[in-house]
Amino acid sequence: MDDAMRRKLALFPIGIVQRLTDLTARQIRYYEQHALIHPERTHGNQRLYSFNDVERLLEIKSLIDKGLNIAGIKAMIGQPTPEIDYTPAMQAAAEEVRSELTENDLHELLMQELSARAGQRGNPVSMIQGELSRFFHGDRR
DNA sequence: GTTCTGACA
DNA sequence: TGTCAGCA
Repeated sequence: MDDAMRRKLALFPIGIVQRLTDLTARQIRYYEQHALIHPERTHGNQRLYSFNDVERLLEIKSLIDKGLNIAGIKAMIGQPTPEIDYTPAMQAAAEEVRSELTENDLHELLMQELSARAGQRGNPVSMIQGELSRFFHGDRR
């Protein structure tokens, strides 16, 4: 599978995303209510986020810090957000990854993500590194 | 133990 | 937004 596909795989429960973005579960769910993100759901109705979702949340976070409200964010990045074109193959791939996702594997995945998108568009690597640093070191929670 | 929805200071 | 309840 290609990189674009890999970034769409629903892999992380809200707890992981919480640490990855430094946002509270409350905020993450709130942004979903306002259609800023659309995570997948497990059979048990639990949310599963993809790398794309995490990136989007980081963008949302930066805009919130700049003082924008939900409406302002929608105007900026809040496209209709169609997506959801999961193929059976992708779902299988996602389940495969999740079943063997350990903290270290996650670290590797994130590092790949980091280098894969180094210096790309409006997502300064420096910012992402800050998030990763927070995740893999002390001040969690 | 973790996540989910609904509700309220 | 935080937090607590009552489930799954």
